[in-house]
Amino acid sequence: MSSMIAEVALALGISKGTVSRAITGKGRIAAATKARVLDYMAEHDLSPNAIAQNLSSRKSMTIAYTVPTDPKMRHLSFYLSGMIGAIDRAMITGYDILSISNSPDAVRRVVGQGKVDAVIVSRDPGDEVTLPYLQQAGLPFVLIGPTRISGITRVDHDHQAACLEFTTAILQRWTGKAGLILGSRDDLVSQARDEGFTAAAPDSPVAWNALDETSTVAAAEQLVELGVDIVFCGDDSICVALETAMMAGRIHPAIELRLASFHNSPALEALNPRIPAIQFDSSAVGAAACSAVLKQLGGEHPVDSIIGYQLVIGDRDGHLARGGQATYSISVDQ
Amino acid sequence: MSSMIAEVALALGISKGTVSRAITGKGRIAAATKARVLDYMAEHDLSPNAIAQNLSSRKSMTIAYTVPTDPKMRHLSFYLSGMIGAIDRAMITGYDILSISNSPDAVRRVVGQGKVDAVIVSRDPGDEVTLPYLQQAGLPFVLIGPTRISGITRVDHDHQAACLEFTTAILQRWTGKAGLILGSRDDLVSQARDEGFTAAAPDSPVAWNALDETSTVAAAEQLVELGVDIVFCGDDSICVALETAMMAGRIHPAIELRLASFHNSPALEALNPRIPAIQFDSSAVGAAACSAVLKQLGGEHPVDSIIGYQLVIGDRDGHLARGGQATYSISVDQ
DNA sequence: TTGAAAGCGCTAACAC
DNA sequence: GTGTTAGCGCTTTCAA
Repeated sequence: MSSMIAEVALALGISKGTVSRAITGKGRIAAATKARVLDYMAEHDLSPNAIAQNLSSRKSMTIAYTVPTDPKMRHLSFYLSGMIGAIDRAMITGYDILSISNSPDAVRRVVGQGKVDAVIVSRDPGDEVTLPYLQQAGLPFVLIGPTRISGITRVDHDHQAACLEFTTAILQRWTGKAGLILGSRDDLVSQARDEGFTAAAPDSPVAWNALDETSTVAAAEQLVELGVDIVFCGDDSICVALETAMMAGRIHPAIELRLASFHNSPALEALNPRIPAIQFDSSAVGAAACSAVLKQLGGEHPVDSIIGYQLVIGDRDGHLARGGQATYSISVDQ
Repeated sequence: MSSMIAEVALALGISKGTVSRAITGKGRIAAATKARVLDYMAEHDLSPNAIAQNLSSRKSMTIAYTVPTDPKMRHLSFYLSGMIGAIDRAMITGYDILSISNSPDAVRRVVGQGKVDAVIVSRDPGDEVTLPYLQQAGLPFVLIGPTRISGITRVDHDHQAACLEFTTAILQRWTGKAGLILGSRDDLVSQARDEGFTAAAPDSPVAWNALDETSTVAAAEQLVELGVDIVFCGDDSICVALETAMMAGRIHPAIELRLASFHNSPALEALNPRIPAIQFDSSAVGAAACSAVLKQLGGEHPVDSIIGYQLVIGDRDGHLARGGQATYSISVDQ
C-alpha cells in the first residue's frame, strides 16, 4: 500500500479523513487521536505524499528562484547567498526553493505548469519579457534589485543611500580629491551608486566602463590626471584590480592612491591594510524576498523592502570600525 | 474549468484521454489528432498541470541539489556553478532542480515526502547521517566530491592527478625548492591535493592549517625557513593572501617567492603577472552529477565520473598557455 | 485510433 | 469528533 494515510488509518483503526485532519491540523479532531496519529507517523518515520497534498490543496509549496545561467556570470556570491537566505526562510514555513534559469522560457514553464506558487527574480534579466509576463500571470512575485519597469514589488539594498553615507564618511576622514570608477553604464546598480556618490561629492569625476584590469587602470589614470587621489571603486573586482595594479606599479604617473570600495567581498577582506567598504547582506535580501512572496501568498498586500548595510572602515591600527544603517527603509524586514 | 486537458478536449470535440495521449506521446494516437491538440495548446498558451501529472505518473520530475546553508560558507562559486550546470542539464529533460539545505532533516523531508526523484549532494556534509540515509532510501543519488564512506556514486575532479600533473609541469619550468601550503587537515580535497603534490615532489615540505592571512603567512615563513622558494597554494584564497602579504612586505625573511595555485579563481585571474593554476570546471561537475542521476532514473547502473581540468600556466610575456586533461577518467561525461 | 472509467494519495465538505 | 464521499487534473488500462 503506497498511501501512507491509508496505512496509518488501518493500523490505528480510524478513517483516512481523520488521519488527514491530524496531519493538516484543520477541522475538528480530538487531541488524543491527533497525538496517536502523529506519534505513529513519527515512530514509523512516515510522511504524507507531498504531491498528492499539493494536487488536492492546489498549492505546490514551492517558490521559484531565478539565477542567470549565463556561464560568464559575475557576482556569484550575491546569487548563492541570496538563494540560501531564501531557502532558510522558506523551509520554516514548509516551502521549498526551485532554482531555475532566468530565461523567459524557464520562468513561463514552471509558472504555466503550476509547479510553483510564487517567483523570486534575483535580478532584472533585462529581457523586457519576464517581468511583464509575471505581472500579468497573477501569482506573487518579487524582484531583487532595481528595474526600469514600474509597478513591481522589489527588495533591495538602498545602494544610493549607502554610497552617499559611505562617501561622506570617508571624505570626513581623508582629505584629498575624490573620484569614482564604475563598470558598465547600463547597469542599474552602478547608476544608483553614481548618484549616491555624486550627491556626497558633487563635481567629482566619475570614470565608467572599468570591465577588466586594463580598462580599470585606464580609468584610474584618467582620474589621476584630474588630480584625484582618493579612488572609490564601484565594485570589489575593480578594487582588487586597482590594488594589485598599484602594487605592481602599473599605474602612471606613479602616485599614492587611497582606495575605498562600494562593495565588500572576501577577496577584499584578504587585503591588508583593510580597504574601507560597504558591506551588503545578500542573504538577508534573499530572505526578505522570500518573506515578501510568502506574505503575498498569505493574502497580504505586496510591499517593497529595503535591506540595511554596514560601513566597514578600518582605522590606522588596522582595527575595524563598523557602522551604517538602512536609514531610508520603507520597511525593513527582520 | 481549471483542467486544461478538459478544456482542450471540449474545444476539439475529443476525449480527455486522447488529449493526454497527445501530450505524453504514449499510446496510439493519429498523427493528425496529436498535431491538432499540440497546435491548439501552443496557440492558446496552455500547458498541463505538472502536479497532477506527477501524482498520476508517480514522478516529481524534480531533483534535489543540496547546498550548505552555513552562513560562513566558502567556495561560493563552486556551489553556484555546479548548481547552474545541473539546472541546465536538468531542463533539457524536463526536470527541475530543488535547492535544499544539506542538513539531514531537509534531505529526509523532501525525500520522505516524495517531492524529488533523485538527490545530488554537492559535497559530503560530513554528518555521518545524510549519505547513509540516502543509501538505504533507494532513490538515485550522487555525491559531488570525495567521501570516506564507501559504495557511493561520485562525480568529481581528480584532484590528486591534477595536482600531480600541475606540480610536475611547474617544476619542469622553474628551478628551486618546492613547498605546499594547505588549509584544514580534515578536508578531503586538501588531502587529495597533498597526495598529488607529494607524488610529484617527494620530500617537499607541506604546511597545513592556513585558514586566514595570519596563519597563511606563518605557514609561508615556515617553508621559507626550510629553503623553499616555490610555493604551491592549496587554494586560491591562500594564494591571494600570500600574494598581497608579499607585496606589502609582510613575510620575513623578505625573499622572492614564486607562487602557483592548485585552484584557479577570478580573484587570481585579476593578478598580474598571472599565477599558474589549475582550472577546474564546477559547472561541468554539476552537469555530470545531474546526468548521472538522470541515467539512474532511466534504469541505468550508477557509474562514477571524473571531470577534466586545465592547467593555466603563464609564460614570460604574460601570455597564457593552457594544457592539462583528465588523464585518469573512469568515465568522462560530455 | 479513440472514449470511458478507474485510479494516483490526499483534502474538504457533508453527514452522522 | 469521526466516517464517508466527492473531487484535485492527470495517466492508463480496457473496451469499442
